[in-house]
Amino acid sequence: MDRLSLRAVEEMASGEGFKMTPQRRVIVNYLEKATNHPTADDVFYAVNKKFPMTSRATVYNTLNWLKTVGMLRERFEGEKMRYDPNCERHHHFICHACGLVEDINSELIEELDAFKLPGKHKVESYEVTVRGVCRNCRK
Amino acid sequence: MDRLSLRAVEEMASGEGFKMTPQRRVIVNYLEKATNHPTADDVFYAVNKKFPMTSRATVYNTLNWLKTVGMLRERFEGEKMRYDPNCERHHHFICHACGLVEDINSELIEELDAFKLPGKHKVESYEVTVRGVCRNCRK
DNA sequence: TTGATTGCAAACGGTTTGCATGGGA
DNA sequence: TCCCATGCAAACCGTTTGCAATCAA
Repeated sequence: MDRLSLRAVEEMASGEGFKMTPQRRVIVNYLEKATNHPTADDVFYAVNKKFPMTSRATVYNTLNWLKTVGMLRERFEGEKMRYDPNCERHHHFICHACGLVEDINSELIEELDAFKLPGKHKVESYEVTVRGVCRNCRK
Repeated sequence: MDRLSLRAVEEMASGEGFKMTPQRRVIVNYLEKATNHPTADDVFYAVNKKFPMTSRATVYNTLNWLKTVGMLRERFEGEKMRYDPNCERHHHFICHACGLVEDINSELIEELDAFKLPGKHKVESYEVTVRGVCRNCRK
């Protein structure tokens, strides 16, 4: 699975007996182009610009649905849950001044296959979180 | 700052006008030897074995105090906040079957100084999160 | 038509806060 | 003594749930 897209979601929905509602289309459309790991509240306000009566239950319902089918990932950076529409392998940069979260394509970080973990755990994946100050906050 | 210790906390407390209470001593003593990033509830139950009337407010108060003075770190793995008494630079292994969190000494992972981040962010640190199945869950 | 989805409101669970009492230094 | 810390209970806030009404297929 790569990046969340409206087409992929509609295909999945019709294939699995789920229904596409206007609210869901707006939510997916928002997530599709979101770059900063939106919170549920970000999604709530975005969808309410188009459909002012949309409830938080619908937002969470849709987010959990997409999560369950593997098209959206949860991340816990900061104090709220955040949603990541990028399901490709990647890393993150986080600005500790403004909270910006930015994806780092995984080719930009050298491979780390050769660490010698203690204790015979089975390693399946790893991700790198880079912290610092983003270009805007440096000023 | 390295690893949380009772001596260091007592020194800091007397130096800064804070008070050491029996509850705080038990909490610090528990954190000192905790290896699995305990939750506030873990701390609550541990301290209540020795002082059965200890409130959650006291637990959170103490955890936030230690966090504020930089002797304890918060991490968000799973659905609750977790507290990490290890303030040295290190990485983590997380088992997605049982939730185990284990520290990885930073020498065990090769240096990553040379990534070329896009966008002129100022990089200050990075941490690696390794995911997989721990030795116990492999059985 | 029909069952999945919606909106509302109440419930839930982790964390914080206000306040009177208690106890270190 | 003085003021910080404690315990209790209520408040808070993000998320989940129950249910009747609604709507996509």
